[in-house]
Amino acid sequence: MKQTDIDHLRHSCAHLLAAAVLELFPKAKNAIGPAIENGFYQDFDFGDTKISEDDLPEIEGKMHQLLKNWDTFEINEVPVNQAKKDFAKNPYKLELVNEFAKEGIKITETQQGKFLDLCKGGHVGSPKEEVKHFKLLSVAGAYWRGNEKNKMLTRIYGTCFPSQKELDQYLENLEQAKLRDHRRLGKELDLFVFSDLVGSGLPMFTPRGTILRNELLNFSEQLQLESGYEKVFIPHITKTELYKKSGHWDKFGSELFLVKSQETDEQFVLKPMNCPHHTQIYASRKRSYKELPIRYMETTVQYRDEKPGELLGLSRVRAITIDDSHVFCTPEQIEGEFSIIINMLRKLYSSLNMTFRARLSFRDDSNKFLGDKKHWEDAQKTLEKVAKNQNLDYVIVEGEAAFYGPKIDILVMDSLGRQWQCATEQLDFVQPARFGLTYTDADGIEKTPFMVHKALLGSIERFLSVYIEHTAGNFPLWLAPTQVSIIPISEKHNSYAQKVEKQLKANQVRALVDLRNEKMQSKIRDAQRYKVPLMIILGDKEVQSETVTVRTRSGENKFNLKFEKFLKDLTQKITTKA
RNA sequence: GCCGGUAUAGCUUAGUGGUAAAGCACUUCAUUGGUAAUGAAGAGACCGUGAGUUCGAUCCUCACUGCCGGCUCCA
Repeated sequence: MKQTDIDHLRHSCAHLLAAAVLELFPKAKNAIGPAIENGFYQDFDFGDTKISEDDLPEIEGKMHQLLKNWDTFEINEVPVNQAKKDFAKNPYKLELVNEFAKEGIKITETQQGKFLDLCKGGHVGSPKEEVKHFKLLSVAGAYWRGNEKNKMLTRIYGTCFPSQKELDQYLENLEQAKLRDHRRLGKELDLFVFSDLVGSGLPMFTPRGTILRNELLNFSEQLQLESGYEKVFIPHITKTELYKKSGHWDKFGSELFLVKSQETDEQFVLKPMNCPHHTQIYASRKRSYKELPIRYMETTVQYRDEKPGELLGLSRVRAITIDDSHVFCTPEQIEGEFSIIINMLRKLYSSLNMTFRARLSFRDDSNKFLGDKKHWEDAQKTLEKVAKNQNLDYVIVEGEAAFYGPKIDILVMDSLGRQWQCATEQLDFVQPARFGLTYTDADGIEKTPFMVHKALLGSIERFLSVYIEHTAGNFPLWLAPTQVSIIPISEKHNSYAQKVEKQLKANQVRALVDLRNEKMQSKIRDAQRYKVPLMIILGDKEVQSETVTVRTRSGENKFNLKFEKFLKDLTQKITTKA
């Protein structure tokens, strides 16, 4: 089935939903009901009546009942006056009718039984036969036309498929996605926590979660060090003047956390980004073209005050750790610097078993973009050249650029086929000028350097939310918080097990011996629950022959491996991130 | 911020206008085992916070806070 046909099916179902609701709630007024990515929704003004998800089964029942008499979808063109009369009691439809009349758009209606709706068409031929396989999913608030100045309507989400099988499959996928929800796994695998005393959007990482974080961040730092980046360090607060000069003060507005000094009159802010600080390291002395490119990197936390309703697990937080960097370079070096970054991205994401696409975010003609237009055009050409030469799978989107320059956003694909923006690589010719950064070129003239902002993982919190769901918590060996769980079969084997643990730890393997007074089966179960990649089972045979029996988390066994050989293979796998 | 939902032990949940129950986790004892839960006992909760209604509130009402589903998709 083509996507347009599925959209027609879902849009038809939205009509059916509207009809059912109006039958059950005569005072309700329906607004719009389009097909969306995985289903449809229909907005209603219920007046004073409150409805909740408990009402959905009844509405579904009514839908099935009405559907029996829905033979066709007829679309009739009507004069403006007729439409105004028909929808006199529905301010939302009326607003649309008036708009269409103004713009000279033909007005069409569709009627099913006593249910009359304003509609531009796009339905199935025989609703009675085709719209059978639907399910209402949730109730939510939504502003009329998505504008928070408008009235809040009640939105009912649902989905509809050509067959029951596809519907069931979709509902099953929703369940699966819930099971691998990073908030749930974060708790189950003991990775991160929140505290009401600390505040919302401020995750704290447990020892296990911190290992995961640090392994990822160390990998990112390692790639950068190999590519000629140098570590720097900056404090997390600054006087507001820094951002007034950079242009961020107006841009960020209420997202900035303010910090007031009690000793002086000075007003500070928690840094919402790191570039202005880094420019001040560059600005600390005169620079020669011979020094460029200068590449500062720092994994550091920045703070942004999101609207409370927008915080979500690790995906939207208020303390954001970025594997950030800023390269100061000449115009001729831009292309090379971007290529270096693309190479790092390749290494990083292929090690994580993820693919990515690029979105070249360019400017449009609006006036929110600062700086010289010629600069922009040159820069955008350079970025596209890099994307082509690097064989990136890319699209160009106009209007998505940062205010200071165009960027390459990296969209990572996860195992459920979803796309997430993680990394971003940005060119900036505004801030160096604003901060008066210069270098003396070969011809003795002082020039303004370009600045390249980059993050490989982006926000580690956000990346972890994606990666936890991507892997469902089955982290590869090199990332697993516990890499090896050592399970002695009985207490007779404890001392050998402890010896094995000691040797593994001496080789930087994250091994943990389970000496609890539990049966082996129970210990295996717990190791499985924490998704530990390898379990070592030790009994009489292993003790006697100085071997280990290895069970993987997928349930495969290798019996009586020589310990030395096992250790060698293991450390090899870990260091190569295999 | 706005609409709706929700808040009971560390976790997952049950329950009632007369201060609460279960499983897992935890502690102790017994048990020492070959690939996803050994048995028994014990301890653990001002039922999110504040106010109101009531003789009496974990339960009803209101406010606050946290969390959950949403707030681009245009008749």
